[in-house]
Order: sequence, then C-alpha cells, then structure tokens
Amino acid sequence: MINDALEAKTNAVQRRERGVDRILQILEFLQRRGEGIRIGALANALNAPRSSTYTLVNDLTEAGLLEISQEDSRIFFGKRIYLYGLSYIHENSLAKRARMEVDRLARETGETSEFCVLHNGRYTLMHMCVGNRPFRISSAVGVQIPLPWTASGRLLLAGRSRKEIVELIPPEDFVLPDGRRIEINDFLEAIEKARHDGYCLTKGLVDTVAQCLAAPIYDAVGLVEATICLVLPIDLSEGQTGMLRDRLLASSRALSSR
Amino acid sequence: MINDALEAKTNAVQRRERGVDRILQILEFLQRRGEGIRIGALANALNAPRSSTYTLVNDLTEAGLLEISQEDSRIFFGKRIYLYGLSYIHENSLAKRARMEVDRLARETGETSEFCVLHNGRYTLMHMCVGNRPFRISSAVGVQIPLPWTASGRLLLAGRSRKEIVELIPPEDFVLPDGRRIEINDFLEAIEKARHDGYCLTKGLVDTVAQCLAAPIYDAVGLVEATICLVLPIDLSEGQTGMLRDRLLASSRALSSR
DNA sequence: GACAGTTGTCTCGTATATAGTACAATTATT
DNA sequence: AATAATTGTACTATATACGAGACAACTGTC
Repeated sequence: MINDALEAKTNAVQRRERGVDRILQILEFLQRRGEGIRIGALANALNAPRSSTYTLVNDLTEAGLLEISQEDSRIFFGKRIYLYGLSYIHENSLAKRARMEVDRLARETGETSEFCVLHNGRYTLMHMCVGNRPFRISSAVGVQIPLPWTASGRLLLAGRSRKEIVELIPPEDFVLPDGRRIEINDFLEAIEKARHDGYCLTKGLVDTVAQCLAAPIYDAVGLVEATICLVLPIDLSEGQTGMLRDRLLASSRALSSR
Repeated sequence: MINDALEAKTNAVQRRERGVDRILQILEFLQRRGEGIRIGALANALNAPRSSTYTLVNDLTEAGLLEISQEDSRIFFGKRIYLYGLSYIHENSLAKRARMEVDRLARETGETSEFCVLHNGRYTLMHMCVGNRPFRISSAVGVQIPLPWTASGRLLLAGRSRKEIVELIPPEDFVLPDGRRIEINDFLEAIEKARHDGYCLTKGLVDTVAQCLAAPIYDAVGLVEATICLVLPIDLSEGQTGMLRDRLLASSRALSSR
C-alpha cells in the first residue's frame, strides 16, 4: 500500500496531455477558484508539469485571454475573454433572440425579466432587464442559484428522471437562505406540474416578498434548454398574474424551436 | 510565377500547427466575424485542415466554450465563455477595482462614467455606469470606437511615438461619424497635452451635445494601461467641470499603481 | 548568512496530436 | 434523376509539442 503510493509518486510518468485540454482545465480552474493564482500554484493544483504550464499560460497571456498581474504575478482572465463573452450574449443564436425578447418583455410589462440556463447543476442568470418598480431585485448577471430555489429550476429539470435530478443537485441546495427546507418530493411534484402546465410560479422562495413566473424555451428536440422568467412582487391580483403569464408564454413560444 | 503558385497549391504540405494556436485563431475569427459559421467554412477561412478543425471545434463545444446551432450547425460562442468573461470583470485585479471605482464615481457625481482600455487599436468600453441625468448616452459595454474620437483615446496613446500612433490608427478613424475630419497634427498635439495635464477633455466629438473627461490609469511601469472617463452634457459651468475633474483625478490616482 | 522554496527560462527525447486521405451520408444544384 | 458539393467520422504516419530535468535568479525564513 505504502509502497504502491511511493512507487506511484516516484515512477509515475505523467500521461502526456494535449495542450488544448490543459487550456480548458486552466480556464475552468481559474473560474472556480474565483481569484488570481500564480503559475506554480496553478501547475500544482492541476498537477500538471510546470514547464508546459508556463508555455501555455504565456501563450494565453500573449493572446489576451489571460493577464498576469504585474505586482504579484497572479493569473487572471484577460480583456479578450471578456469581449468573447460579450459576443456570446450578442451573437449566439439563442442568446441573441432571448436577450431581445427579455428586453421587450420588461419594456412592455414594466417588470424585471430574466433569461436563465442550467449550468454546472445550477440555475444561472445570463441576462436581466430590470423593470420600473420602485422595489428592486438584488440579482446580477452571472449569479448561480440552486435549482430548488427557483421557478426556472423546476422547468429546467422538467422531463428528467428522479435519479438524474437527485444526482445533479447537492443536498445543501434544498435548504433556502433563511433555513427553510424544501422537501424533495414536493420539489419533484412541482417539476412534474411545471412540465404539464408549461410554466411555473413560485412564491417567496429566495426572496419572501417576490414571486417568480418562469416559462420554458424548448430546443429543436423538445427539451427545455433555457427559461425566461418574470420577477414580481408577491401581492399581485389573480388577473394581473394571469395577464403577465399569457404575455410571458407568448415570449416563450417565440423563442422555442418551431 | 504561375508554376510556383500551382506547385504551392498542390504540393504545399501545411505546417503542422499546435491545437492551442488553432483554438486561439478560431475564437478570434469567430469574434471578428460577428456571426455564426459552419465548421467547413471555418476551416477554409483559416485555411486549416478540416479534420483537425472538426476535432478542435468538437472539443471546445464539449467544453462549453462553443455551441453549435442545432438547426443550421453554425458555431457560436458558448455559455461558458460568457461566464469566463464575467469572471474577468468581477475578478481581474485591475478590472475589479476599476469597476467598483467607476460605480462609486457615478453614484457620487450622478454622471455617466466608464472604464476603457485600448484593444485592437481601438478604444474599448469595458464597464459603464449610467448617471441619473434625463439625457442618456447611447453607448454599451463592448463597443469599440476609433481612438481619435475620444478623450480616453488621447490618453491611451500618451507616450507613444508619432510613428507608432500613425501605424496603429487606420486613416478612416480620423473621420467622425458626421463627416468632420480630425487633423493628425491636432490629434498628436492633443495627446501631448493630455499626457502633460494628466487628463483630457474633449467636446462634441462622437456626440455633439456631450463632452468627455478622461483620466489615465497607470500600470506598474508608468504606462497608461486604461482610462476612466465621465460623459457629461456640453453646457456645464467651469466650476462644475473643475469639481468633476478633481473627483475624477482622485479615482484615477486610486486606481494607478503608485 | 546559510538554507529551503519558488520563479522563470532552457534543452532534449519520445509519446502523440495533427495533416492528410478516404468514405458514406446529406444537401444543393443542374 | 443525375451530378456536384459539403458534412461528419474514421484511419494512419510522422512532425512536433509535451513532460522531465537542470539552472540561475530571487524571495523569504530561521
């Protein structure tokens, strides 16, 4: 046992890895870490050889995807990758349409509307257009929220098996910020209902004074690939929510394939 | 001549290229193009072999940096690269501080403020916080504007030789949207003045009813690596602009490396 | 002031990723 | 319907990018 470990440590000839894969690892690691890291530490963290890590990071830096802080030589994402990101939101065929639709929705209804996707097992806010209510939602583009906390989360999971869902969501994601616990069975039922209804309404989950009205965006094969969603004050009349729902569903249909 | 060309075409054994470099080419090409492209066309455009282009694009797609439209199989930037981009603006050591400072500046002065860098020979708007004036500037994060059109452009070029500047800026960039032409010599003088003053004020260039007040952010070796800038209505009093300038310069100093 | 740890650069042999080619399946074009 | 062009996948050989290791220049630590 101990011998194996030692042997593994000394003799281990590291599998040769493509630069391409290493780059993807670097970028992903850098995001997950959430702050700059020096090259040596990066190589350790990925247990990649220092030599090739240097060349790759230098290449990426030269290309502008990474930047190295001059004072403490930590690595960060660079300008260029930011601009590529903006290209996603402006040009990606789905994102572009969704963004325009969300802006229109917010303009017409006056309510905060959002475009969300499933990313890394969480609800992820990709675009938001704030409404003109005096009360403001404290959300920001890029935030990632546990699926059970959101209406969109229920739709994004629609059609998946119980097993898949349970595997995808870490247990702690069933506990709301204020400590309340969401029962898995209730959650699964809500997903089923959302799937059947073609939309989902949740009240006072993340924020106790807000309700969320979400609708699916279906891809070409009929799966929910994203959602649009309205963030509303909790005290609207039946009639008001009904009208908003119809308006939202119109957008949902406009964005879905055929 | 013709023979050479023919021979080059038939016999040319393409230099083997690293996947890493190819990826950088792909991303850059995709942004410059500004819309989706199919893999075959991409390989042509880069004159890269189809086979390796396929593997690379597939790798990037699997990683989430690219997405392939299901209906017409065109390639776009993917979600993941958007989130990486957001990491730049939130975590990159300069961008993070600049962003916070710009927000503070806008809050305190009530004026629209911006964080800009030099990218691909153009002024590039990286972050903006709109003020509370009734009149709104129609600018958006990511826009790239010819350097001569902006106050920030003058500062970003400060310290460079005439030769460098002329080479960097394409001739058409000296013509404003409304047809007015900026004389190179006036421009060079303005750069020199900006460098000397440590800030730059331009009136009515891109927009005839706006003036821009820009200040440099110096890097560790004393070069202007970015600027912050206020977008103001053109009819402010001397006293008002003076106060705003002082406030702006305080931010500029706070962001610069000693 | 000696010692350990880290950083950035370089050189070298070999495992392997890339260019090339081929092929069936689509899609466009005539 | 026949022809042409394109797409996506698979298969090899060989040019080369990667891992390993060595080195000097710093940086901190006791």
